[in-house]
Amino acid sequence: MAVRPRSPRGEGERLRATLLDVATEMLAEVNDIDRLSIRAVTARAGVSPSALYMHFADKDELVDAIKQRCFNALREWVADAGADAGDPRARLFAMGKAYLAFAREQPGWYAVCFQTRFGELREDNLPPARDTEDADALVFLDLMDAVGAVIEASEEELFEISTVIWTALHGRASLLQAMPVCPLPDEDRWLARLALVLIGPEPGGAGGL
Amino acid sequence: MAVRPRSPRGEGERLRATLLDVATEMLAEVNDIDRLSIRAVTARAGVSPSALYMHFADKDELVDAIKQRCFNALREWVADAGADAGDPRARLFAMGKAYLAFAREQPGWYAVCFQTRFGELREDNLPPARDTEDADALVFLDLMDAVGAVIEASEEELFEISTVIWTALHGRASLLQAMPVCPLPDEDRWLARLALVLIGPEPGGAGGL
DNA sequence: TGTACATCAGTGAACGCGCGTTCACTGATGTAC
DNA sequence: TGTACATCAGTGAACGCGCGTTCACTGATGTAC
Repeated sequence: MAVRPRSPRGEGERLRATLLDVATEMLAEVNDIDRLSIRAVTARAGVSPSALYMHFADKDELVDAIKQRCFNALREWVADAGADAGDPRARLFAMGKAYLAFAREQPGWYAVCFQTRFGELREDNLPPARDTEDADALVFLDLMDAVGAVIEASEEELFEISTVIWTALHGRASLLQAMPVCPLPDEDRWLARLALVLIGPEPGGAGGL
Repeated sequence: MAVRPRSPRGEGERLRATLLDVATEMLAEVNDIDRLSIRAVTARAGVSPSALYMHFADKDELVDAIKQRCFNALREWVADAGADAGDPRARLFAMGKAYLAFAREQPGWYAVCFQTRFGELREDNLPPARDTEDADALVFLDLMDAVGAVIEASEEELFEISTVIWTALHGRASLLQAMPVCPLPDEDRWLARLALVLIGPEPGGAGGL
């Protein structure tokens, strides 16, 4: 790959951004974080492998940074889709479709969000705090807000219904990635079915079914 | 590891079974198929790495065989749980719980079923054929039967509802593995919520909520 | 019954590979005196 | 104004590692004549 000109003095942080750009771009090509090597990323950035260690302590730190980026991308993707919609119900629908579209069109990014495994289990079973900065919690809170705009329900009910929606969305997205052979009904029908049973029929309609 | 006595003449297939046993056992320990190497498996089996090639063309073939085993284990696990239950509704519940329990207690086996990626997308959106031998399809058909025993519905409705249940189950299982930090309501409440909205309230009860 | 041969279930050494990481270093640029 | 020095943004060679796979082989056992 092309050699990269050295950053001017005092702007060493530029390389960090470049490396993340390159890594994210490559992840969209290979679709699997395990196939991204430090050597491949630095090579494409036009820099020696060891240069990466000026900005990341090790590979884990790089992967964590990539993961943050991908979660933010997911959140924006869904939020953008929701912003265009008129009423709350259409908005929730649009967000659901956008969630599935993100997983379908950026499988590598989606996978890195949810495929890394085995952290600590949480003790409680409560919604995430409103002031969280965890990218994954923010995605969920956006969804919960969208559900809350559609139905009247207690905070607890809202939480539970939202988790069912989220797990179903993730389940569909993940199953289609994992085993594209597996038969699932058409996305719109499936979403309509999910919505119908979870948030009730559209006033004056059959919910699209 | 201990050296394995050579199989008697004509019983070379024994090693194949041994290798699969060992590989499945190790998968339950490391929980990630990518961390299972041919060298590690053959070492634990007490055999040289090259011996594996007498029974599997390459690593992919080994992984496929492991995957079949794990799907069958999942299916049995769920079926066994369902067999003990009395009425159809309790049976469906027990199967749902068993599905989640399998994913929780055998994360490596569960993951290998659903984590391998990027086959061909199916053209249609129809239920799997009744005479299929695909392990994944059989798991789904069992579920569909259990749902069918609970509610009156057309074959098409049954299919769609079952896919929502399956995607939700897989979504919950997968999210808990991928990000144990993520908050989900208690399993029983979540299942009850899922059942309530999908198959209607228990006759004469509040569905456990 | 003896013996040559084929088959079977493996072995063991070697291959080339790409990986993450370390470490001594370089050369340009800014700063202190 | 000149020069010694510190700092910064990297380089480049090397490390040890475990991996999947190949290939020529071995030694026990069965079979044909």
